[in-house]
Amino acid sequence: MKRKVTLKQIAKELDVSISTVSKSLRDSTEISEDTRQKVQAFAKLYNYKPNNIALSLKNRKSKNICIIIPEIIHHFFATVISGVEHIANQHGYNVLICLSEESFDKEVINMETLANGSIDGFIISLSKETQQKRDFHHISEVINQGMPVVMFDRITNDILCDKVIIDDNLAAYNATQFLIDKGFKNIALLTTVDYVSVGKLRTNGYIKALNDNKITVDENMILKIEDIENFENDITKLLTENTIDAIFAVNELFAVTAIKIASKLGKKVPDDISIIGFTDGIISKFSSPSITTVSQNGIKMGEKAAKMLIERLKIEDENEDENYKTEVIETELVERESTN
Amino acid sequence: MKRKVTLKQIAKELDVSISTVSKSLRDSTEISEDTRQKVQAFAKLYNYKPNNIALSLKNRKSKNICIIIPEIIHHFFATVISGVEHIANQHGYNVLICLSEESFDKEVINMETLANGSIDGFIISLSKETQQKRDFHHISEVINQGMPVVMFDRITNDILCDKVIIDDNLAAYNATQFLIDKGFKNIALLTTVDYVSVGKLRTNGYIKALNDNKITVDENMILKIEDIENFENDITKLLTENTIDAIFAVNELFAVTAIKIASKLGKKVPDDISIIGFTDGIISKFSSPSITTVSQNGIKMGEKAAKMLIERLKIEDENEDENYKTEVIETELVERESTN
DNA sequence: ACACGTTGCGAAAACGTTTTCGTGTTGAAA
DNA sequence: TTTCAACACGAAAACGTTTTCGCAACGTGT
Repeated sequence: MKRKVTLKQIAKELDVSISTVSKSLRDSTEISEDTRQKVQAFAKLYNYKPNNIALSLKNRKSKNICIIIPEIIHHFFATVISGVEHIANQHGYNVLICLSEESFDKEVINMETLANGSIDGFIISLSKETQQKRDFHHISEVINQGMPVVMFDRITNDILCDKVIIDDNLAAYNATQFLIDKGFKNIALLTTVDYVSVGKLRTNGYIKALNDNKITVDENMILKIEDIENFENDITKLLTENTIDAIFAVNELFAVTAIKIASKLGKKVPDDISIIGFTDGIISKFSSPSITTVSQNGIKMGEKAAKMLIERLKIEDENEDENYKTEVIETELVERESTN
Repeated sequence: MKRKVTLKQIAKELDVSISTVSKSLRDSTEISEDTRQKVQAFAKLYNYKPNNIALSLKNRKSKNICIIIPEIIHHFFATVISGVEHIANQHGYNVLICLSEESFDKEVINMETLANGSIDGFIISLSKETQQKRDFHHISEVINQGMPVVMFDRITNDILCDKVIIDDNLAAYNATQFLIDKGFKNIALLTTVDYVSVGKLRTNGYIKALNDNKITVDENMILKIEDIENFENDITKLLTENTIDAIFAVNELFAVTAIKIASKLGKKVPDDISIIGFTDGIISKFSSPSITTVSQNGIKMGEKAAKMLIERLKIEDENEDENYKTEVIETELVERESTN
């Protein structure tokens, strides 16, 4: 077990100064051809690699970025990470992940512990709790310290920074319109509680589409689900107490559950009920019937967010002034078997 | 935009030495009550937090660990990360993720760039390419440098280190036996090519179960899938050219695809064909019919791997000698609708 | 022989900590 | 008044780099 070799050790062995070793390895013209080759050969032999931490301290940048997400087991977030990692790697950055588990406190702790030199910037999608509390001091704090932050998907307008989103409102509008165009008029909505930003926006899109088509919005047809663990009964009730010929669900889980419950109630999808979901993940693809869904390109979102962050880190060096952007990633309706 | 305050700045402001500031903040008895309170108040006011990088350099440990996995979009790996992150956080470690994307080169590069101080240890599941090449020099190298490595799931016996696995062989055996006990004799196997360690082991378990029950192993009933993108035709062929009353698939994807193809061919699951999968992920749960599967507890694996790594990092400080362990996480057969 | 430019290298500072050791000041004991 | 411990603090080294600056030694041109 040989410890990693340092400049100091090389210098000692070769009986030269640390400066000479460092310069030789960096091909400085100050050093004679002879010494340079000698040092380089020795360094190669002992497999010298500069210590990243020392470099970080000297350069005051870690070449690490951190992505904070609510849950990694959600396919969408996994794809975002994948996109972030891809771009980060291309630019020599490593990616730290932090899971807030939808908890405000974890989000705060994560940011505070990492904002002290460990990383150069954040990419974050807000936890539910944070969105509910509307407390973003931890974020504005790190921004104030000069650390760039890029928010994606679950964002807030209370903070000024770069953002990457989809047009949730429009995507929901289009999905609903798609159902209306098919001739459906009794369209139910399975959505989240309002404080989840994307849920709210998608709800708005649904309502606008109905309004634009002069279809009365029936509150009984809108189910706002709070308890993620236990909502089968609510859906069953919704499906039995209303005449419904189509459903728009704001995520995969709601969509697939609706399908299962409809089947149980003897209603066939898509023959009796058409269903559209949101987020084109594993479930939509492999469910039977497979689910028509609004595709939300996680990879692209991740890539874009990483690009924006890295760009920001670059111009920061050159001290240019801030000019925050919000990028909108296009969505796409992927038609599958759950609509006809 | 105020930069983070340092000990030096506090010292200057308060007209004391850096040492005094540091000691005051760490509640050293060397410092008078007066000075201590003065310093602490000032530090609090300016929200002083020690710089992690400087600490890392001083302590020669980063409090970061890295997990290298082939793909993050596989639900199983996402759950493992979740487990790792959970334990790591508890012990004050941050988690870096690296995706090898099943590429040997990416695996090597990731390890080499991070092994220079950035992290204290690795948790890794081998890429397919690495398993195929059987080239593990990058791993033995970091181990030689004194950096602990824990391998999980896709491991190799060529490297001595801590490992976390499931008993793939036994789990496959039990799954097959489960089908046999149901009275099925024509059991097909959907598996991977042999160089994927877990695929090979699961294949062996299947074969052993058949042998133990005096059922002849029919090579035509074993489909080794290499091309992950395009194997529907092979499965279709398998299902049409053989009499099959049950299928054991070594992962979710194969299982759900088999169900879809069987349905297309007019065979009902589970009435005509029973199917068991492997890895209890999203697909198995939400597929229709939901899939009976061997549950491979990713969270537990991740937690165990993280615990082993952190334990190793502790005893390393005390210079105890190595005594590598391989932990086996139990699996469980989760019965759902695809078998009867 | 003298001035001067070039070459090749080392010393030291800096990044931000922690910790060991040394030292001046105080008060009490003798 | 002298002696010595306790107290309170500062200087400096260390972690591993990079980079600026200074300085010898040498060769060249007068």
